Amino acid sequence: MDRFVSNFTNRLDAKGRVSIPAPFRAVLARDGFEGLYVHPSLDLKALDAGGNALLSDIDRLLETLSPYSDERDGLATALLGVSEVLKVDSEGRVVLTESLKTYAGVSDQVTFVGQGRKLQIWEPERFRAHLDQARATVRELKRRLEQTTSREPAS
Amino acid sequence: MDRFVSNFTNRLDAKGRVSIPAPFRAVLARDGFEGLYVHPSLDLKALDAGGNALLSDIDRLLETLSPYSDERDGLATALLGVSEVLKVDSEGRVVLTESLKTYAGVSDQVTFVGQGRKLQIWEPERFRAHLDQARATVRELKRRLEQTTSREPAS
DNA sequence: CGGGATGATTTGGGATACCATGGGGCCTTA
DNA sequence: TAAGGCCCCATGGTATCCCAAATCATCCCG
Repeated sequence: MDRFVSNFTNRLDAKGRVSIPAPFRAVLARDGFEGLYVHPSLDLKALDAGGNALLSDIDRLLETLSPYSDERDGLATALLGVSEVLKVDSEGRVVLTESLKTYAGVSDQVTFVGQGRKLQIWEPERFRAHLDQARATVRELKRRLEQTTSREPAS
Repeated sequence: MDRFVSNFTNRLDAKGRVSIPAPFRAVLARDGFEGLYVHPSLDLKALDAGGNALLSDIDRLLETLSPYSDERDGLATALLGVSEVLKVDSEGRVVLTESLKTYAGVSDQVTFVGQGRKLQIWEPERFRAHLDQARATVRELKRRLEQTTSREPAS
C-alpha cells in the first residue's frame, strides 16, 4: 500500500512535537522524501502534507502556467512561499511552525487524515465537523442520483 | 531539497547585514553560485534573488526575444542592468544596497520567500498583504480549473 | 475465551548543535 | 587619516538528537 489511508489523532508534547502515525511514516519512507512537506490548504482550514508525490503534483500544476505570468507567481507564492519542509526526528515526530498551527487552529492535538497521494492535518474538532458536512453532502448527492436513475439504493 | 521553499523573516543589524536563512543558503550552495544575485522584481515591490538557476532562467527569457529588438534591450536593462551580486560573509549574511532597499521599501526587517528556483525579498508587511492577494487569486484560479477538468479537488 | 507477554508506537526530557545576531578590530581605499 | 568593507569571535535562543518511560496493540498459551 503506497498511499495515505485512514485517520489518526495524536497529541503535541510540551515542545510542540507530534508523532506522524506509523502507517503514514511507512508511506513517506517508500516515497523517498526526506522530511515532511507541509503547506496550508488553499480552501480548507487544514494543512496538506506529503512527500515527493505531493511535490510533483505541485510542480505539474506550476508548469501548466507560463513562466513570469501573474498566475504562476501567485501560485508559487501561495504554495511554495508558505510551505515548510519539516524535519522528522528519529522517533518519527515533527514540529509544526507557528504559522501552520495558527492557520489550522491547532493547539494540543492534531488529526492526520489520509487522502491518497497526500495527507491532511486537522485540528480534531474541526475535522469532525468537516467530516459530518462531507457526509451530508454525499447523502444529498446520492439522493439526487437515486432520483434521476430508477435504480434501487445500493444500501 | 534543491529549491527555495517557505519563508523567513530576519532583521538587519546596525551595519545593514541580514542573515540569509540557513535552508536557502543550503540551496544556494548546491546551486554553486558565489554570492547572491539580486534584482528588483519586474512588477512587484520586491526583490528577486537566487543563483545560477535564476541566471539561466533570465537568459532563457531573453533568448525568446529577437536580438537588437527594443523589447529585448528593455528587458535586459530592467533585469541585468539593475542587478547586484551581493557578497555573502562567513556567517551567511548579505548587505542590500541602498537602491535595492529603497525599491522594496525595506528598513529594518526583510522576509525571504521561497519561489522554487528563485527567492523573493520583501518588506514583511508588504509581503503579508501580497500573500493575501495571491491566495485569493489562486482560489479563483483553482475554481476555474475544477470546472474545466472533472478531476477531484487537489485541495 | 481470558490473561499475559512481547514488540511496536507514542510520549517525555535532558543534552547538544546550529543559527541568527551583535560587536571588535584589521585592512583596504579614497 | 577617516570611512567603509570584511573577517573573526562571542552570545542567546531555539531546534535537533539521543536515550528513557509509558501506552497500546497483537499474538500466544493456558
